[in-house]
Amino acid sequence: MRSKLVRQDPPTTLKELEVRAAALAGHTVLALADALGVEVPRESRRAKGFVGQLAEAALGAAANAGDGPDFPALQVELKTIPLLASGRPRESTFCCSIQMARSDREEWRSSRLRRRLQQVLWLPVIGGRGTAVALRRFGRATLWRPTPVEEQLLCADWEDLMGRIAAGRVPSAHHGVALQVRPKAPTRDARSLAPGDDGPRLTLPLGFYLRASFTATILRAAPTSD
DNA sequence: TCGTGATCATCT
DNA sequence: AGATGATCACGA
Repeated sequence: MRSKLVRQDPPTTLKELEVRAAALAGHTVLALADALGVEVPRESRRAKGFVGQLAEAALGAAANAGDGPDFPALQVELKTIPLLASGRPRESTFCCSIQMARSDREEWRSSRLRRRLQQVLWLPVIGGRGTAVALRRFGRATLWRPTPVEEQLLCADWEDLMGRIAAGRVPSAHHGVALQVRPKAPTRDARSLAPGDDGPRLTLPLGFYLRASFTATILRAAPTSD
């Protein structure tokens, strides 16, 4: 008889959310999984996204947020971020999928990406690939809102990248300073509709990711790094 | 199928 | 080692 994942009630204030997140610091993924009544996947390959979903349940994120913030009442997005012991992000951070077909009609101000990055609660998960997922530990969470300079940087990248997509010139992961565009699909064979030289054409679905160099800067500037 | 949650596997 | 392209799990 396998137990079921226990999801907390949503926090009603930002303070409450921050207090809950702070309480996770120092604890292992295994400890939290035990508390919520779930097993940690044995193979790390099959644990992609597991810690993020565990943290969502623990903090009371909306179960079916879909294309919306994890905490709708607070307008906050939760993101776990894998860190090396040195404090460096191990990976880029997935932000959202790209609506390829309407890339030529979107604007930064009303974009999905900007909406999702308005307010982010970063929850570090410390441990390299040599550390079993279960034994990685949560760090100190930090609430982030883009500074005007950061937002300008994101906006410039977004316009460049979306512009290329709209022009039928799909950018590779080499483009972008803070942002990058990478595949976001079940397999390399997946296809979605996007603008092309001669009308709509099928291309690999893409997503926006924040470069590790950018998130490193964010976390370094955070007031919680002690 | 598309969205979320991300990390894996491999190349440079 | 760091970055890029590919992949895994799950829900509506």
